[in-house]
Amino acid sequence: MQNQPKGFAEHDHGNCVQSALAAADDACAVRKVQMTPVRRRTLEILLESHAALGAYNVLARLDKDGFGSKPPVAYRALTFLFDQGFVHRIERLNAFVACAHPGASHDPAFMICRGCGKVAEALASEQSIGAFADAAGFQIEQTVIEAEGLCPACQVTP
Amino acid sequence: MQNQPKGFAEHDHGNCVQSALAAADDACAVRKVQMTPVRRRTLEILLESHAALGAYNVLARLDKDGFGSKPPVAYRALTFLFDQGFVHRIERLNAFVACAHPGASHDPAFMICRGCGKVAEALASEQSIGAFADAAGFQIEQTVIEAEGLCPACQVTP
DNA sequence: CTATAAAGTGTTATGTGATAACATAGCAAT
DNA sequence: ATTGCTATGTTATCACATAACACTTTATAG
Repeated sequence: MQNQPKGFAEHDHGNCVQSALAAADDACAVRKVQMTPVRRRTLEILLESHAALGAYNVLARLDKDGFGSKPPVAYRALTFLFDQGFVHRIERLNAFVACAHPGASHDPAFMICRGCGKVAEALASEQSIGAFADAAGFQIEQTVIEAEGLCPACQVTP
Repeated sequence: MQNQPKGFAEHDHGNCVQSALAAADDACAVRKVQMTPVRRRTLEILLESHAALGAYNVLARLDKDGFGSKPPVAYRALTFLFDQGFVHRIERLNAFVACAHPGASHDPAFMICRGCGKVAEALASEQSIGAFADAAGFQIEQTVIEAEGLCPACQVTP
């Protein structure tokens, strides 16, 4: 597809996290929305791993960090981040993952490794989903493309 | 895509239901698995609409028909039908829909109308999902392709 | 044709994911 | 200072899903 997903590849993760946080800060400033402590910490939690985390998992960490301990605390932060395009939702897992291409609007496609739980994001191609919808006269507003399987590392050590 | 999804189109629905039930009966006979009353009724319930139904929705109807009233009753029947390929799961909706191509093994792709709730099934093309996975060396085992939007009918009367 | 195993159905109880509704706190703009 | 907006936190509840156990039915070996 268009780009190389970096979820399964080695990379400078510290920089990866910092630059994503910075990009989110910038975008919030531009859009005049607030990147508050809970929201920023929530994004940071998701960025720390490339795996998808459930809302209650995120919540536990927020609680440990002194934020609220009840579900709406996590869900509201996640919803904000989702609306701003900083995180995606993985339907298959009922979980959330930090966006790998923050800022730009795009149609994500995910590869979910059932071995290590990591999730890599790629960009869905127009043709991926558009062709059959056109045939049916269906007007697409949002797409979910998720593939589950084994990442390169987990193929050698299952 | 390869075929014309019939979910949104007019068709002989009575025949559509009967032939799907018959196909399921046949497949069960061939595979030497049991198409029991609960299972058959569950499939029938899903076939009656082309919409996806949640497990508790199905359960309520089973209960009304004199079957059990507790969640496992519905989940077990749905799991059986899913394993046999007679129904698919729509991750986006946490719901189930009858398969439009029973018998044959295939990779489904769905169009979910947010207007009328109907779900049309098409066959996912190899290229839809394979391209970016190859690039990452990811080994796909299962795919989820779901598009949400408006069907032809709901585009004119929103 | 029984004895026994296997598969199916039903239950209670509980775990997991998500949201509605209400109260409080901080801050900006009259 | 008052009003209004945004954000945070709570309680309570809903929706989705499964583990574990009891009982019945069906299949099958002897």
